[in-house]
Amino acid sequence: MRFWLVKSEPDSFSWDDQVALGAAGGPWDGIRNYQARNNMRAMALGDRAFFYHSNMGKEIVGVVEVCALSHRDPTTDDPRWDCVDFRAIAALPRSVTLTDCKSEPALADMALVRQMRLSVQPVTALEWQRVCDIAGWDGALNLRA
DNA sequence: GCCAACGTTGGC
DNA sequence: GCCAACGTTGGC
Repeated sequence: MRFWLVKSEPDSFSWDDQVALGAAGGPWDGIRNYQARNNMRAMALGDRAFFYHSNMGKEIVGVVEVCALSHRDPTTDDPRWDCVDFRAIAALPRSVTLTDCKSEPALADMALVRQMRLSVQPVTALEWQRVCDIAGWDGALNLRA
């Protein structure tokens, strides 16, 4: 089980949009960056990711789960671009802002802080736990079962 | 809306 | 394979 963070501008695809897709989820398409694509290729079924609202909000608002492995991006004919599918797991009780991450020493090295423009990025287990703690979400504990 | 960071493209 | 020009992301 590995952890990730994905960014979306709520104007184009918001957390509510993700929730509306239900348990079937949907493709995380439109990614046109090699590093982001490679991260998606490295994902396994059941891996979890924070859902981050860029631009408006600038905060982590929910948790999604990989429900389909990397496959061709349906929004382009260009064979270079792949995507995984995500389904919503839970909205965080409290969202965690970019400012929160910058000011929390344990989170200051997150890719979210250090690599501003990467839209699909890895999160360490420690970072994952810390964000869940700040968010007041105990779902992370279930992972150990 | 501005602009810094940085990824991509294309000429050489 | 270098690097200048260009385009995009995303915080502010």
